[in-house]
Amino acid sequence: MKNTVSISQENYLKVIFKLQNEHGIASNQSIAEKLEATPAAVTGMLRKLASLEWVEHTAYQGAVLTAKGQRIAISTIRKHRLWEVFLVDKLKFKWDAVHQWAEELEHIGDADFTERLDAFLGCPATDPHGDPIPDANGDWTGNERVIGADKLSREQIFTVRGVSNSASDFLQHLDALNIHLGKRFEVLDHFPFDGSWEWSDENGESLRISREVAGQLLVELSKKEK
Amino acid sequence: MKNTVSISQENYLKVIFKLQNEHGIASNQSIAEKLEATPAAVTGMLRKLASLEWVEHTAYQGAVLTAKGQRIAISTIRKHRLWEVFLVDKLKFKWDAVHQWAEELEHIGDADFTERLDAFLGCPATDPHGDPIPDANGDWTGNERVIGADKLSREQIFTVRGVSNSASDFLQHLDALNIHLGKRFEVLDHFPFDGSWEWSDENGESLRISREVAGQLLVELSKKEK
DNA sequence: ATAATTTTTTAATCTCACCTAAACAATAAC
DNA sequence: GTTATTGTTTAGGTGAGATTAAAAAATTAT
Repeated sequence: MKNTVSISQENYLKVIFKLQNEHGIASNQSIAEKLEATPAAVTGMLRKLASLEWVEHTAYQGAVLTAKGQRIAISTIRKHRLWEVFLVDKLKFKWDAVHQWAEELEHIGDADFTERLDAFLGCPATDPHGDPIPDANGDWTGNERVIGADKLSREQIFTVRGVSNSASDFLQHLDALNIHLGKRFEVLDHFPFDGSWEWSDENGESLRISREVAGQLLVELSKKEK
Repeated sequence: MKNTVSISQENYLKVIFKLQNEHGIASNQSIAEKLEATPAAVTGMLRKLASLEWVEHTAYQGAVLTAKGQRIAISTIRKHRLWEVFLVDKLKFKWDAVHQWAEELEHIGDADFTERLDAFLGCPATDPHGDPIPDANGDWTGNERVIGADKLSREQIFTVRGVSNSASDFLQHLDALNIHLGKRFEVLDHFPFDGSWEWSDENGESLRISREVAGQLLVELSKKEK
């Protein structure tokens, strides 16, 4: 008997997964916000997910995924991120335009389908925003060398590896600044007054970065250049 | 105000489109069969589609698409067939395994998305079963030179161009016979007793084809070879 | 500790798309 | 031209997933 997951259920599991990774537990309200539903709707769905043994729900506390629920959530995230790679690499969408379509595509396909998609895309390690793609077993290669760009200090050389915010306006702003994944910079200066930065790119062009931008950029430190 | 189409509605429009092309009008019952629903469900949905002005529904008669409804139906068919090409060409699915996934994928993407997919696939003219893919304007290049393989006569040389039945068991049988789109044959003989045929392929290998197979194969006549 | 506020749950309804069973048309048979 | 058959519609109901509004529990403030 094949336990089938509805689209709505998959969305709940995905959101609970992300929330519990941030806060240990997913509160009713935080789930409701992310899904743009009412708390009452969340209570009802949590009841159902609990009966399916995909979450453990403690009344008035919140929800935590079971091992089964986590498997489903990770698989959905894997599909989402693979489709994002498809949309950017193959269909030439800009990176700020892929989320809405990936939200729909992530519900399509079984394990075989997903592995074919993965192979076709060349088994990418990250999606277009730098987020790691879980492998077929649900394991992550969480890149521990990646830190927030607001944690840098002068003269450090680093490579942009991801964003912690994939909202369109932020991504478009990065495009305007000509900042993209894989680009290397050096920290020239930091200004505590407003938290802004001065960086230089590989051509020696310098640019100013606001606190807001640095705070949502994920970077990897490089060895000093000779 | 964006008139949004539900998945269920798209499926109805697609089925009505195909039925009305065969019989001029789509009867309640024929729609119900194709969608594996009850006639009562069809009545209800036709009412809604009529109120949206996508079909014209005459009680006890049947349904016919309006121009708007036809546009939606053709767009859905276009997406379905493009996704089938993707699944076979890119994800390496066999041609008998793509329908179920395409049924889900066909509901995803807007006009821009579809044109990107089309471009990525190289603007294919037909899907993996030989069915023509409507262009972005909804126009078909209905291949009038294609006829049923049961209409052939002795010594004619022809190329397999499509199938009029995409059921898995039929497609797998064709694979077993090593018959695929684009392959050329010559009619050696026809046996009225059971309606079967003897053909030869380009290597001179002869093979026997049942009435059932010939009746569902679409072929294009070639000029006689010198 | 009690009051005020926030969060969660319950209760009652809504919409969508489906179902079954019965009533009603249209078609075909005699 | 009644009668039988087939096809369609109505009527009433179900289940999933949502809603609003009110009740209950938890948290925070005084």
